[in-house]
Amino acid sequence: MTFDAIDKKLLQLLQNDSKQTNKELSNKLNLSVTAVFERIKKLENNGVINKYVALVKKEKVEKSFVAFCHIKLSQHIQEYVVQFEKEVTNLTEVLECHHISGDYDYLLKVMVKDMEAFREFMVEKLTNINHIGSTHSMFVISEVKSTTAIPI
Amino acid sequence: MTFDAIDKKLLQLLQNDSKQTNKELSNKLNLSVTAVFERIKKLENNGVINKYVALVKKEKVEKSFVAFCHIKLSQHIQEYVVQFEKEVTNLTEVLECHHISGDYDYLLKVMVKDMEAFREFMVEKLTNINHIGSTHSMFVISEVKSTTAIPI
DNA sequence: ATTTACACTGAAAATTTTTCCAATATGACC
DNA sequence: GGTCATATTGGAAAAATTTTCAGTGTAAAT
Repeated sequence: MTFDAIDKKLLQLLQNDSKQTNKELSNKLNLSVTAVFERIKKLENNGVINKYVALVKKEKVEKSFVAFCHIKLSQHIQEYVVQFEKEVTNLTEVLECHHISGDYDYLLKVMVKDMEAFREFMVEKLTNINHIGSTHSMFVISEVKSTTAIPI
Repeated sequence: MTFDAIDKKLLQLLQNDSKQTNKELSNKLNLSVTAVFERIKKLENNGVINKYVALVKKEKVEKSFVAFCHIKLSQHIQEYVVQFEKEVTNLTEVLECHHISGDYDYLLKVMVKDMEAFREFMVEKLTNINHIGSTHSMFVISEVKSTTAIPI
C-alpha cells in the first residue's frame, strides 16, 4: 500500500499511544472521526499495524535484569539451526532472538529478575539447548533509550 | 503493589492484545466487566502498565534493515557520557540504547531502510556525535523471535 | 461482634466505535 | 477540458464499549 503524510502522522501517533480516541486523533490530524476510522482500518487490514499491546514496566514486575547473549552454534547444519531456533523461541525469558552477521550466530535479549535468575536461566535452560557451541553475555547497566516506535 | 494470579493473567493477555474488550477479558478471567475494568485501572495507576502502543510491521514501512551497533567512548568523562546519551536518544533510527558491561560501552539497535541508508546513518549521524572512540556493527540476517511481552 | 477496607456484581449513564449514506475529491482515460 | 470510476470524506444514527454508581459479600483489624 501507499502512505500519504496523514497516514505517516497517524502511525506515529498510534505507535506512541494507541489508546487515544478517534476524536482526539481527528483533532490532531484535522480530519473527521470517520476518516480517521477508515484510515486505521486500512492500516490494520494491510498488515501495517501488526497488533496493539500494553507495555509493562519491567521494574514493576521484578524483571529488571536484562542481558544480551551472543551464541555460536557448534555446527551450522540446517537441522541444528532449525532445532535451536525452535527451542530458543519457546523460552519466555528470551524476548528477542536475532540471527546476525559477525563472530557469533545469534544475539538474544533476555529478561529475568536478577543475576541469580540469569545464572539459573543459563544453566538450566539456555545451555540445555543442543548444538550450542559457545556463548558470551553482556549485562545491561542502564537503559538509555527504549522505544517500539519505528521512524516513519 | 502486589499481584494475584488474575492480575498476572490479565497482564499477559494485555501484553499480547490490548484491543480486547473488557467483556472478552472478563470471559477469559471469569470476572465481571467492572472487575476487569478496575483491575486494569489499578495496573495503569500503579505504573505497571506503562503505555499502550500500536506495533508496526517494519517491512511494510520500508525499515527492514536492522543493525546492532557496539560503541566505545573515547573517554569516560561524565560530561562526555551525558552528551553522548542525550544525542543518541534524539536519533529516531536508534530504537534502543543500552549501557552495557563488556568490551564496549553501549549497544544500540538501529532500524533503517537498507544497507545504503545504514551507511548514511553511520557517516552522517552516528559518528557525528562527539567522543565516540570506536564502533562495531552487526547486521540482522533474520528475526527469529521478537516480542514485547515480559514473562510474568 | 462491629468496623473498616476492598473487590465484586449488575444496571445505568456516558462515551466511543462502527455503520450508513450522501457529498466531495482524485486519478485515469478519452 | 470533460467524463467516468474509484476512493476519501463528513455527519448522523446505531451498536458496542467504557465508565460510573449503588449495593453486596468477604476478610482482616479493633
